[in-house]
Amino acid sequence: MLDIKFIKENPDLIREGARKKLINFNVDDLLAVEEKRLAILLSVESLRAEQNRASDEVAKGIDPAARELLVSEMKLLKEQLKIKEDELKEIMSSWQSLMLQVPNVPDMTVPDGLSDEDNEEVKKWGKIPEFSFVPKNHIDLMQQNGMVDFERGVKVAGFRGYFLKGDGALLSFAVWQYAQKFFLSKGFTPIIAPSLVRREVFLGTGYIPQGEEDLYKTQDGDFLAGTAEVGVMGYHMDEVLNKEEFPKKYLGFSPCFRREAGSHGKDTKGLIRVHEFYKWEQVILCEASHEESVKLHEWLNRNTEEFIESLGIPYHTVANCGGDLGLGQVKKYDIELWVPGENKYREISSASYFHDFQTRRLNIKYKDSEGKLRFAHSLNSTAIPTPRILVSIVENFQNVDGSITVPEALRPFFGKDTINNINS
RNA sequence: GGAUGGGUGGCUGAGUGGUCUAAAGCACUAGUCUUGAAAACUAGCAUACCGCAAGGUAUCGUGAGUUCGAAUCUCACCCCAUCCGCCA
Repeated sequence: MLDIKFIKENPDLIREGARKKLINFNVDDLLAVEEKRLAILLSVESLRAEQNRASDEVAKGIDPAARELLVSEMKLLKEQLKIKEDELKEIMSSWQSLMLQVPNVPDMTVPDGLSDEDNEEVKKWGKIPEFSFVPKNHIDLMQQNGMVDFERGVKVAGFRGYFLKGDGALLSFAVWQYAQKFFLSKGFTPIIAPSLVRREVFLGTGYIPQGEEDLYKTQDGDFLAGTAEVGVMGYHMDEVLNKEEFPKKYLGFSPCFRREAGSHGKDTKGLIRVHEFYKWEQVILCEASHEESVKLHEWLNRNTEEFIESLGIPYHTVANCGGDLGLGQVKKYDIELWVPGENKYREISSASYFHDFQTRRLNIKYKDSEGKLRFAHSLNSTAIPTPRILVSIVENFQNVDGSITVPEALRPFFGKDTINNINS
């Protein structure tokens, strides 16, 4: 949600932002509703003022005849007021629904484009491995090494179901533990966040109403979060934070659930796209400064790049184009890792900042140096998800015999140099 | 699932139909005093919207209702706490 004042002063920015993000939103509709809202508000308020004045008279004690006259006048006024209040209620409900749809303004540096195909590569790292043999995909590699069981996964969990087992399970734990150590050294507070979260928090983070169909919903009306960002952002909902603690940096861990409602037929095999996974997520709340948001956004993304570099996996980073940005995002970077089995880069991480889009909805404030309450800024970025990261690990480090060399950084946590269960 | 009690400003918390313009305390800000600090004292101190301003309006969990007038009464819903039951 944006500030209505900002919208009124900068309708062109909103218009241009919506165009860039390919979001169908007509700012003129909102401005017309706003104008009407203020006019009705004015008449409601003046009627109420009159009512309050009369009410004071009655309370002070006037002679019975005057009192009776006043009361009967107020009865009439009450009817007028009721009509105006109903008008106000009606206009407010369309106002609010429009306000929830206003897209945040993308940064100038966001490239134009329609879809993820138009994202702009801003960095490329690592040497794409050249195999002297035909490389296998992660499905074959992991099945052969007893790391995953898709058949039973589907039997138990349905479409996109999987079990990680043996070295697959152990490799996951190794990734989490290494990531924990790596990211905590950057000064984050680790936090294990709930995935089962109330509707309110999803509204606040901007996943609802627009993205509701991609969420699992419980019979109690709660939803399952697709990222720890939701729970961690909810942590400070309705709070006034101490700005001395800024930036507040959380490393959140949670199971993640996604219906993948719009992804039928995409990545139907393997571990790239699953309904249930786990993720370490970086979340930051900071003071309301564009420069600070930009600085921290770069930092967050760089953290994940460094982590990937430490594993030795080739990647590139893209600046997401306007059409690939969510409603609330100002700018986003995706990091994509090399997947030899598909001969292309696949997304592993996504780093975005929102200015006060989320905090305004979540009511997360702080007192600035002038003592004025302001909405904080928020940012988040994937630290590392499992099992998707396993795809790139096993495919990039596979050997001719189907064994997998464990990246050096993971060995202390995994306990072995090689995964080789092919003949066992 | 059953029972009971609650939801008031940054925090604690008083307030059962009209000077509520929401008490009081804490915290915070400024000042006095002090070498400096603390303490004490004095003053200030919720947010949003409309308005050039004077000022006006709203907000006591949310929504609806009763009333000339609602933090206060009624109804529905949401949330929290405690006890009982069940449970890793």
